Amino acid sequence: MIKSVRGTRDLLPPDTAQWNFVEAAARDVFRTYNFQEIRTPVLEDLSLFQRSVGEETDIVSKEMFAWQDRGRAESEKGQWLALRPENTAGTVRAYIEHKLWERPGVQKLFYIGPQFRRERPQKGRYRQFYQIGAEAIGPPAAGSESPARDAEVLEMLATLLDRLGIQDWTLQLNSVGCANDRPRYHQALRAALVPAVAKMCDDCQRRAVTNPLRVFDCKVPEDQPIIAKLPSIADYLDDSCRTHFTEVQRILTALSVPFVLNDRLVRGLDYYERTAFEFTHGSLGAQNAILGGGRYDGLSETLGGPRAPGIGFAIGEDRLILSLKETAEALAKKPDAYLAPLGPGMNAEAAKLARDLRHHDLIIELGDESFRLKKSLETASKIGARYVVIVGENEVKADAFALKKLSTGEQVTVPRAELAARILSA
RNA sequence: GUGGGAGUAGCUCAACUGGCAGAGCACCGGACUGUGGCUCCGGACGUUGUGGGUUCGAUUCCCAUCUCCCACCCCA
Repeated sequence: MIKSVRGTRDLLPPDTAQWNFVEAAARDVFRTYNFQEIRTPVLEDLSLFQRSVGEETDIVSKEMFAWQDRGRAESEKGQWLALRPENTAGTVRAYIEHKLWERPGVQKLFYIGPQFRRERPQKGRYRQFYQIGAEAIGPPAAGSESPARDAEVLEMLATLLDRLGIQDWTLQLNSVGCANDRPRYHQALRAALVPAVAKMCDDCQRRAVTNPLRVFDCKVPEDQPIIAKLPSIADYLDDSCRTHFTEVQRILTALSVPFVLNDRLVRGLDYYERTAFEFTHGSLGAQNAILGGGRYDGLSETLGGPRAPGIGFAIGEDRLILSLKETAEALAKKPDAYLAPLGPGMNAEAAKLARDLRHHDLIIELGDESFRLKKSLETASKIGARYVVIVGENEVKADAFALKKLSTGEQVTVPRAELAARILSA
């Protein structure tokens, strides 16, 4: 048997009802913040991710699906392609390619789609996974650099999570500084680690060399006192970064969006500057981040575009659904009525009636004239239909149909013209 | 990529130290030819993840491999 490949999966009904519920809520919330949809290719030039996400990040260095395409001639080699591991790079690429900075104001774009990372699968982690994300990007003169944009995006996310009925989320907020601050901070961090590192766990000893910021991810209790004394990025922010960060917090407070400052929050993509954030949820085990994002003021220039500061986020839709309260069963739509054609020639009559009822936006399932009535009723209640309409010779002659409500067993005869209204009313 | 756990019917799981692969739920049919849910009767259900090995005999023991789960790494 051929199975779905590792880390990928089929989403089946009724589970797909949850996905539609989440996506519809996201579209609806984004709409009121004037975000519009962008769809970028799943396939991009490999160098896009090398230059934006960063060569040294895990995502690019070991988690990408990438290969060299064939050239035009048989012998010729083609370009290096990659399945997108995230969608910010593609969005900014499109921003540059189509000169979206010529459009008025800040571009506010959202996307919903599959992303690909070649990681070891786990709960809440798949090789093909789905992100719902948004980016607010534009020329500085349009206000793209303003802390108001950061706050707007964060408040929008809080609104979406509340709308989805997801409680107990925590917004973790940090500023990771800009190109001015980071070298100074890294230096200080390394210096502080030198005397301490020998006493720390094996992982930390390795991290201290390869990526000192990752020391903050350590969960070993014995290391925590050491980690607590390490320098904070907050003390190394320059004036403009500090002012920006303070203002973001001030607006969030005015909006009553709760957040916790976490100066240990570091994000793994190279392009993040200044504001960095995560929304976490307790119910997810090790993969507790349901969404993450931040500001990327230099990304456009890195990719050869004009200065175009921006802020964005990506929601892990798979993880969001894991923390959803509504069950798939409850969200799935059930038929309003099951039509039971009874006897020869009744399929055509039932088909006509079904069409008319569907034009009233009713969900109709059709039986078959060969079924015994008992079987039709059985099937109707198994699939969760609210009503059964019996379409037999008597009914057609009288132009009035037996309408049975399955929950009560109550049955009445209803003229054809009143049938839709009758089903809609209850 | 590293360490650990698990794969048996559509689902949840049994099967003793190696001895005929089972149950519940679900599915299909009948009892009941135009009235479901309850009940009763019957039916179909399997390459025991896959491939090899040991054995008279393997779901069981061994090796390899695949997939999922947990943790790490990292991230959504």
